[in-house]
Amino acid sequence: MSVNIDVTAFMLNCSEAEAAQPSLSVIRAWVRLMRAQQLVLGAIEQDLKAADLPPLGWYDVLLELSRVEGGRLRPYEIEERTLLAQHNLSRLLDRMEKAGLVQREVFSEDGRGRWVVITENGRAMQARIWNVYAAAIQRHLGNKLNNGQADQLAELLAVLSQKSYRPCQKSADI
Amino acid sequence: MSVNIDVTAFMLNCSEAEAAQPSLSVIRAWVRLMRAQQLVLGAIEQDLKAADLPPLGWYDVLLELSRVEGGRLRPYEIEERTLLAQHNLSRLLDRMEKAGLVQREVFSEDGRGRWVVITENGRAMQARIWNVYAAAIQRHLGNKLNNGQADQLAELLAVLSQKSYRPCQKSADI
DNA sequence: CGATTATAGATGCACTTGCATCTATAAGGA
DNA sequence: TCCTTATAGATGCAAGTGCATCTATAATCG
Repeated sequence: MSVNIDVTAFMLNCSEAEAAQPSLSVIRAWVRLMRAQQLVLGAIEQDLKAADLPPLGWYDVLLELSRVEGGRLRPYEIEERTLLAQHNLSRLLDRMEKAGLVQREVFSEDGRGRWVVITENGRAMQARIWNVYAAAIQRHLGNKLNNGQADQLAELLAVLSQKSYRPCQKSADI
Repeated sequence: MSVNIDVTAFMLNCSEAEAAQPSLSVIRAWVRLMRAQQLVLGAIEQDLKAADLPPLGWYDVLLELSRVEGGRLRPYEIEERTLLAQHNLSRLLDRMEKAGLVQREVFSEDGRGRWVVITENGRAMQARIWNVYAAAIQRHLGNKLNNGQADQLAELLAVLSQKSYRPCQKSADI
């Protein structure tokens, strides 16, 4: 998915007349966000695959588990920390369990819940992945940005992840 | 996929000893790039879905077609412009053709090739999507960044999309 | 020319994702 | 308590994706 944009267009949406047309600057930022993310992610995933390692999603789960005490979390906790959808995580855990990287255990305080526990193999895999992953990050980002630029970029991107306080709805004025 | 990172780790990869560990700044930038892109893309796709419109990939194709003279491109040209993989594009075109938004025609100069032509319905759809898409961009980015910030962000992201001249290989010094 | 190699695009298959739904357990309220 | 509602997690099915491969045509080179 690429995302170019026809900047010579118009708009009107979200109930009725509402937000203004995004500025050219904003549109350009969006397109480049998509492109850069896609390219860099693709490159990094390639590096992982080339090293016969599983995709990044696995790393996310392993990392979350490995960094908490006891190496165990409830699925919904992993969900929150990784932004993985519930049903996707459920099946990702299936695969990881089959691969021997995690184990599901009963959670006695709540019959609905489960523990997900990282195994020794899981910890080893987390470390193995990080070797390759770190190198890939350095190669595909670190070699292109100095620390000042990276900080600046992180700063700007952080703004985008914040919840907006301008939701899409008729303005509350009556 | 979320992408957190254990910053207290080490590395070594890409043939032999090579790139240094990415700096904390770089790692943070990467994590935020992933997060921001995922959140904003997800939000925008939600808006499209809520308006009963197809996903962004369709828009990319429609836009590329609608902006060239004659409204026709070869599949490989669309591929280049959108970063869609060949086999994915092939099947996306199947769906779009079935939906009456594009049509495939023979390309007489080269028996292997095909034309992809946008239909009137396709053009109408492109415009309809843009209505919603533009509003979504404004909502999820424009409301959070001023133009100066957007320009700055676009600038930094552009650097990431450039081909690196530090490929992963033993340095060429002998 | 004929054989090899390259390119455009399609397709079979396995895997992943999204969506809705389902089961089981827990919590809250009459 | 019983009944309703909410939450944790799993799962069936449809759709999308990656990967390898296939077909057809074109280009290149002996």
